[in-house]
Amino acid sequence: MTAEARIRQAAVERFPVDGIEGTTVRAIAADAGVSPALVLHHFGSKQGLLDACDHYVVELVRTTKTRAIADGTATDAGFIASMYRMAPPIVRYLGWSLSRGAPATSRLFDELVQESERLLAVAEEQGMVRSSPDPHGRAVVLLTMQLGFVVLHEHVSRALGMDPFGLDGLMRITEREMEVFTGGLFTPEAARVASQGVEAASQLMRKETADGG
Amino acid sequence: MTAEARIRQAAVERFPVDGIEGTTVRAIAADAGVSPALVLHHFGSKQGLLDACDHYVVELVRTTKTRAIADGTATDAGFIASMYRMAPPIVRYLGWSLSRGAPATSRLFDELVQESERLLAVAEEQGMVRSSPDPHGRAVVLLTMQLGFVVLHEHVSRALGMDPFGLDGLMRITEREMEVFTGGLFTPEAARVASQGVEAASQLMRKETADGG
DNA sequence: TACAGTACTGAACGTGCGTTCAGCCAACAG
DNA sequence: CTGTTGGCTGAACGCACGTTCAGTACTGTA
Repeated sequence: MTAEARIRQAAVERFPVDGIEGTTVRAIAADAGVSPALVLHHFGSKQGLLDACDHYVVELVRTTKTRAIADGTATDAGFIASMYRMAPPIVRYLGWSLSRGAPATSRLFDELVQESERLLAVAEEQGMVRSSPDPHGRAVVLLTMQLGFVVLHEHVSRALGMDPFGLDGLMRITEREMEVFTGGLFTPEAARVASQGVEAASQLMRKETADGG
Repeated sequence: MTAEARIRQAAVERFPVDGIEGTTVRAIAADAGVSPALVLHHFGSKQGLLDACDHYVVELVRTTKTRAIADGTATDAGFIASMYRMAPPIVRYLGWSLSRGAPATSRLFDELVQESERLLAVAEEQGMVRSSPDPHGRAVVLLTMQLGFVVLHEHVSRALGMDPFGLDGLMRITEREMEVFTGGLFTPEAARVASQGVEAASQLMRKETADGG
């Protein structure tokens, strides 16, 4: 493993834990077993290193996802989990990067929305997925729900008492997802009540807005 | 508004944007219109200020949620949205705090899981929500999905081209949620195929694990 | 041999940080 | 009036940061 790769790996592991300013060039250099000066020799500046990490992780996710789709093994949760099993720091970095809205990661998010929408459309044609009056909105909502687990996996882990990317945790989460996504969470009766509730809330908000609140 | 409150407000707005180390005591003091020394006079240290912000925001969310439940207006998305309308920086701070796993916020997460589970149980008794073989797991999954929007709202906003906490954005998201939570996303046929897929994937992973991967 | 290029280091520079501290000023008690 | 308290400040301290730069060691080329 080259010194450059070691530096990048150390940075990918440190940035999500200590934050940008909290991560020092000296600490990364120490982790990689090189001098601080070499970090700047290879990446120009600390900002350059951060950009390199963003692009490295995004590219890795992109190619892994593309390959998974080609293989036909890209069934959502399983994809992230396989990434996690390959390299936990990458998934941690992805969640961190997503939550700070880094440009490269934001672009990735938008691509994943497109891809989800496309895959949902294909599945719809095959009769696997129901049709929606707002396919784009549905894709955004589903992707956000999915990536929520990436960002919040630490909390899920604690609340479930098991690793959400491990075998048992993944099974459990997927089963619950299938449960609410197939049978549905709400009974048909609740759906009527809930839509009335949404309508009432919306009118309340509209009124507040009109009042200048 | 007291100087202490102005300082805390400035900190709540700055921390999620610039990060912990990226936010300087001097910048907060400037925002609040006071001297850097006063910040430390009131909060002891920068860490003390951060802790105070965590507790302030968590307490605010807690009491707002409790009040909303008492009022019976606590229907999920609407609650977060009303918080956002009250104070966008609080919601932004909450998402940031959640993503960094701050102790106070982690405790809040666990409380919200308990509360969700309880509310779901009540709704189940009323025939509004279907029963689940794993109520706790379901509560965790649903809460994570919900809070995913808090953490990732910037991306949702960009992908949807509208403010997810605004009136129209909220309606659109809620409708899509209702859609997948009521009718279900998958057709019954897909559910069979998917559960087979999960089983196959799990066996693949089990094999990998056995192989020492 | 000499030369060029690349990976890499140690020491140093200047900056901006969190924090300290002596003291100022207004409010209030005796 | 004097004394005390508490909100508040300006100046300063020491430290750790990102970055620079001259220089070393090694490798390949002629």
